[in-house]
Amino acid sequence: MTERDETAGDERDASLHQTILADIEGRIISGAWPPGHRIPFEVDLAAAYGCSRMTVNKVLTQLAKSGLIERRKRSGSFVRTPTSQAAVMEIRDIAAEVAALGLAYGYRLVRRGRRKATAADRARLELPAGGTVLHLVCLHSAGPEPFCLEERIVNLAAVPEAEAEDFSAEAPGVWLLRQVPWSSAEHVVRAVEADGETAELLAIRPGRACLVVERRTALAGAFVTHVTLTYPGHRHALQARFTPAQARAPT
Amino acid sequence: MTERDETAGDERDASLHQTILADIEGRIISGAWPPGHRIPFEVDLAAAYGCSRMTVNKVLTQLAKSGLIERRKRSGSFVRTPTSQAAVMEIRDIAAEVAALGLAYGYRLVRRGRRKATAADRARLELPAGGTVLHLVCLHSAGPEPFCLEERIVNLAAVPEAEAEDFSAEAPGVWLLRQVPWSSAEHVVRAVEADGETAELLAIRPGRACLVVERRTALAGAFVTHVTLTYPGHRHALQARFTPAQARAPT
DNA sequence: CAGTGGTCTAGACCACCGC
DNA sequence: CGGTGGTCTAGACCACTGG
Repeated sequence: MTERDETAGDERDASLHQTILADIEGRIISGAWPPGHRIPFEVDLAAAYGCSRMTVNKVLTQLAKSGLIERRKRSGSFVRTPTSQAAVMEIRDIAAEVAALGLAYGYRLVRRGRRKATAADRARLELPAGGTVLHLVCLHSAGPEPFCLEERIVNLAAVPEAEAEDFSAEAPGVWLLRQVPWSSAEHVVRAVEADGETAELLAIRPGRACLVVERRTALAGAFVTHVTLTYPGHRHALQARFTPAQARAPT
Repeated sequence: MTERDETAGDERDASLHQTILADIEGRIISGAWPPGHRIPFEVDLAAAYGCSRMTVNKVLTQLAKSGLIERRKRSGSFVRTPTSQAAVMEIRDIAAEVAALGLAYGYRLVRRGRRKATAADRARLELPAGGTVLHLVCLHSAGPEPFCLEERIVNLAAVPEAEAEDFSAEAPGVWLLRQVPWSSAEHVVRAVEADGETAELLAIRPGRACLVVERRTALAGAFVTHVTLTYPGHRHALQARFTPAQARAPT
C-alpha cells in the first residue's frame, strides 16, 4: 500500500519532510483517509517514500501535534475526528457548549429554504454567480431560555447532500461536521444591537447588545458554509487562552 | 557559557527534549535571555547538555515554530521580541491596529492613580490581599474619532517600575511590552451596552453595543496586568483565521 | 570561505500494550 | 511476546550568508 509517485508536481524544491507532510495531509483533508483510518506504520511509510524512519517520524509527530492524527503505541496512528478548532475557539458544537454550562440543550429549526445565491451570499462564500445555497435559521436554547440564534447558508455546490436533509431534528452544524472530513475556518467577532426579529427569537429587548460570531468554513479552497451566531451579550462571552509557546505537556 | 545542572528538580521523568526545552524556555520568559539575545549555537548547546546535535536541533526548531526564537543561518538563533500573540489575535498594539486602517493614531491619558487592590482588582489579577495596583484609563483614537477605551490595572508587585511612569505620552501597553520580556495571556470577549462615562469618552450614545476585550497577562505564574478594551461595536470587529494544521510553508 | 542551521541517515534501545 | 511509537546517536552533506 501507500505507493507513491514522489515527484508529484509542484513539490520541486520542498524538503523531504514537507513533501511527505503535504502528501499525507492531502489524503486526510481530501477524505481519502477518513477519520478513524489507520495510516501505515512508520516503517512502511519510510519504505514507501524511500527514506529513513526518522524522517517519517518527524512528519507524523508534526501531524499529531497539529491535531490531524492521533498516535497510539502498539496500535498505530489514526486520522482524528476534526476537533482541533474547538480547542482554539470553543464554538464548534453548541450542544456541547450548553452541556458544559450544565443546562439542557434544545434545538429548533425556525426557517429553511433554498435560493439562488444573493449578492450577500456570494460575498460570504466567495461564490461565482448562479450558485444556489441552502438558507437556514435555527434557535439553540439552554434550559428554558434561548441561547443562540444561528443563521446559516450552505454552498450546495460543495455539499449537495445537504438538500436532502431537513434539519428539523439535527442542527446543520453537527451534520456538516460529519459530512466534511476536514476544513479550515475564518472567524469574525462583533458586537451588534439586536434587531426586531433577533430580539424576539432570543427573547430580549430590541437594541440589546449581542455578541455575533461569524464563521465561514473552507474545504480545499472552496467555502462550504457561512454561519452567523448571535448570542445575547449579557449571557455569553468567548474565552481563549494564548501562550507564546504552543501547548506542551506541562511540567 | 551555558553550563547547566541538568538535574534541576522536577524534571525527573521528562524526555531529554522536554528538559532542554523547558530550560531554554525558562531563560527566555524569565528575561535571563532578553529579546535580541543570541543563544548558544547548536553545537555548544549539545556539548553543554551532553547530547547529540540533533536533539538540540529538535528543541530549537520547536522553539522557532512556537515563535520564541528566530533562527538565522550563519548568524545563529536569537530570542524574538514577543509578537506571536499578535499573530493570533491582533490586539496587542492598538497603534499598529489603527495604522493598519490607514488612520492617524492618537493617545490620551484620562486618569491615573495608585490604589490598594480592591476586591475586583484582586480577582482580576489573582492577587493576595494587601497588594497595590496602578489604575489607568486611556483613550485611543483613530483619525478624529475615539477608537478604543482602555482601562487597565497593573500589579505593582510584579512591575514596580510602572509607578515611576506617568503614561501621559506613551500608552501603558506599549511600555509594558518593552518591560516584560515574555508573557502568556487570557482573553475574554463580550458584547456590552455602553454606560454613561464610556459612551461619553467614545462619543457614542449610551446603550450602544460595544465589543469588550479583556486580557490579563501572566509572567512566570503571576499576573502582571489586566486590561479592558472597549470598542464601539459598529466600528470594530475581531478577525481570526484558524486552520486545523498550524501554519506551514504553503504549497 | 568558514561556520551556521537544515536536513537526512542507518542504526539503536526502550516502554508500553495488544495479541 | 512481538511490534509499535518515542527517543536518541554519531555521524554526514548541503545551502546559505555574514564577516
